Amino acid sequence: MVSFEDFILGEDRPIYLQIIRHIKQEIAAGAIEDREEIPSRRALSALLGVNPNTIQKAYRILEDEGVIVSRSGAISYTHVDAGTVERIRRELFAEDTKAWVTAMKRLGVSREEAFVLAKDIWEAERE
Amino acid sequence: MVSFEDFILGEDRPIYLQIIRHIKQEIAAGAIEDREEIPSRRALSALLGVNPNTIQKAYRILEDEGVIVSRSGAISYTHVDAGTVERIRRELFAEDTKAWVTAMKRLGVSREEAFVLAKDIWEAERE
DNA sequence: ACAGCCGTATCGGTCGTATAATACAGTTGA
DNA sequence: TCAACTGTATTATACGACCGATACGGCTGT
Repeated sequence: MVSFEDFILGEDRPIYLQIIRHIKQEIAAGAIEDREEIPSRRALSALLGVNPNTIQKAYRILEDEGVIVSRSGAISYTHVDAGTVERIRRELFAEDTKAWVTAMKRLGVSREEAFVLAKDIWEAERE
Repeated sequence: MVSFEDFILGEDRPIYLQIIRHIKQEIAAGAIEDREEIPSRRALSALLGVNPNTIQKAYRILEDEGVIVSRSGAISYTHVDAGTVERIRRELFAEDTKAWVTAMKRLGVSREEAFVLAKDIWEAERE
């Protein structure tokens, strides 16, 4: 069963994108395997306090990408091919890191400085 | 004169936030000093191809934060105190890096792995 | 079989973002 | 002085994201 335990709504991105992102992150991290149940639209809607339609929008896109499988009436499952994990992992890593590197360069921060300070933040967030 | 040369609209964040971000980045990078002119609402509107009201919204917020000064009728100027550069620099750095570190941890990437791959991306983007 | 879930679909409404057109008063420079 | 800019404000319109409610048919366990 796919978990949404430490998932919190935030940032200024649309909710449905945050949900898609969360599912992909869990897959990339290996926390979600093939043929695992994901929460129903209504259940996740109640858990997160958002509208069922918003969940449906996220799930619909994930289904179009082949990440989950839905059968009308039955609960939805994940569909993780061999290699999918590594593919998504690389996709998300490159996406995030490119954005970070670009931002750092625009701030005029050197690589050494960025890495030193990033290390501090990495260690600090161990709560 | 504050430049918007290599500024491009993108991402999925509101335009006015992207503009605010750009100004702050330029200040953090030291590319913008105190008492520098910033493009008029109409001029930047035409340059970026967005509505003047959208520019006004961004400028209004920047003025509330004390980053720019506007006098009705005259052109607007930046207002960069001693220490403002370092303040904004730290603010943006912490914001971006926290987001990146959080994303990396959720992907299940170790610090060593993240830094090694990030270094590759950092060096690769030297075009 | 049948109650209780499930996915799916549709309607109407709110809110934030962004657009479009227009207006007016203050400044600035030739 | 005065034209051409400036900041500021108003009104109306549009669209996507999200909410709330409701509905219908398909699956599933008891």
